Amino acid sequence: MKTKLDLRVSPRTVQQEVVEKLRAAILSGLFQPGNRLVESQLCGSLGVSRPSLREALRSLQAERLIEIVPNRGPQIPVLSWRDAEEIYEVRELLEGEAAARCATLITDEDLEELSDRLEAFRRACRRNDPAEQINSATEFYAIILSNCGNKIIEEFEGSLLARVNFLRARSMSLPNRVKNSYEEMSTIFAAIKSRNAEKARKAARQHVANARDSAKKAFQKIDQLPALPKGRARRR
Amino acid sequence: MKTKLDLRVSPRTVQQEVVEKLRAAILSGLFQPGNRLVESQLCGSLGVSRPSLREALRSLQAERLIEIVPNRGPQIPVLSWRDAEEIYEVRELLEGEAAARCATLITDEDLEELSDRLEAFRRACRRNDPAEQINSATEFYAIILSNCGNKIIEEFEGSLLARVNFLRARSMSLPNRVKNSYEEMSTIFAAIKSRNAEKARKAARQHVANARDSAKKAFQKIDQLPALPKGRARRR
DNA sequence: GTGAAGCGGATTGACAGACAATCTGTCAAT
DNA sequence: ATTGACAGATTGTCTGTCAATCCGCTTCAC
Repeated sequence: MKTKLDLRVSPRTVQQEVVEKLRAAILSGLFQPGNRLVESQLCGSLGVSRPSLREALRSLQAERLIEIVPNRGPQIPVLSWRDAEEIYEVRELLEGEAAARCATLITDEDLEELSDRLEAFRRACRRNDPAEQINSATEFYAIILSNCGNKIIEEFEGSLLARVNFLRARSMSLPNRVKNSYEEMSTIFAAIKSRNAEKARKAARQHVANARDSAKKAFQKIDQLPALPKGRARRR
Repeated sequence: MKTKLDLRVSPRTVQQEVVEKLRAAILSGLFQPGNRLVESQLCGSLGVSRPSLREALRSLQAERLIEIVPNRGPQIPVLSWRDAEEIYEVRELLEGEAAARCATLITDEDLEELSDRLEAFRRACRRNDPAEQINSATEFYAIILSNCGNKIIEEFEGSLLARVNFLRARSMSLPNRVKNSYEEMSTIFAAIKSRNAEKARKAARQHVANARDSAKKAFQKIDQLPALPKGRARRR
């Protein structure tokens, strides 16, 4: 990596720590969609004051990682399938673009890195290690995104991935999804390696489209579970 | 429009009001890039307490409308041209997609609405009314975005437009930009009206690309202004 | 004059405590 | 079963306080 040894000591504030810890907790699945986050409890478990916590919650709200209903408090959003589908549609656009740009921009060094991640993913598949699969796949994309030459794409993709993270783990456990995933990632890698931008775009788009189909199946499974018992349908 | 008489009374919290007021103030250009926002001053002028204000600032920070440097406080970001260019690149992608989808999805009713906005823009051009130009152009895009069938695109576009808003006004004042803008918007409209998705995409992309070129010229002008002196005010 | 060290005001980061407004669920009355 | 009322829980907001940090200015040494 060509990270230039950033000497800047950015002072870490409590608020930042809280945001990061909560974000990690949400991504890890510790909080499920629909769960409410009670301020006083979080203050206790994080060991911070309410103002600090509330500031952190506002950040996460703006990231769409939580919803805050006035007088009701923060909770993990419950996505409809259409919500999730729209996210996959935009991911298809952005990841396609990122892969295309990456194909012309990536350094040989990072190409090597990319190859390593792909290999790590392959090993994780064979060992049937879901955590490591997600991990190495995430790093694989991260390298592509950081080499696409556009920080906005990187930023948006990060946001979208976070919002559908809970679906990724589930769809990876579908039969054949991991194997197909590996093949698709290989195709993307090959296209990037051969510096063929349009091929890379197409492969990346196809990959996201397949991921979306798997996510849909996973979603239907979840949706058939008994509906959350708390509270009646709040409409109107 | 088919607004279905939404009875919901959304309770407006102080925090939300502050976010909206500050956002409007930033978009209006009241605060310039580089300006620092001093908490105590804002508290005074908005009439709210510091915690409420700080929560609002965290929201705006997550939207990238302001930056908050630890121990230094919030300020309006200063974009490099490359920063702005990356925004235009993504806008090109997203607006192209939005226009394409809109071409197949828009209702005849909203198509009429779109036509009205275009006409309003034309009148604003002839009257040489910059405020009304920006206004009607914004509404024109808003209709396309709200008819693209994807809330994420709408959300992201809103975010991007806000970040380069300060450039839009300036590039509109460039010679011929308004006239060209009108022609490009007409082309987009014609493509949408004829339900030709790919033509609409191409026209929208070209429009953003031209806007980017104008913004670049406007940017260079700004950049040639004397840099804000850091601690120059010396007298005694 | 130049550079280093040090000082003080301004500003932010963080916390505690308090109180009102609102929501939620329960239970009695109709 | 619907309505109304009440109690507890939770959030929205404010005030006040204190420490940490930054910035510009002054002073001092060379």
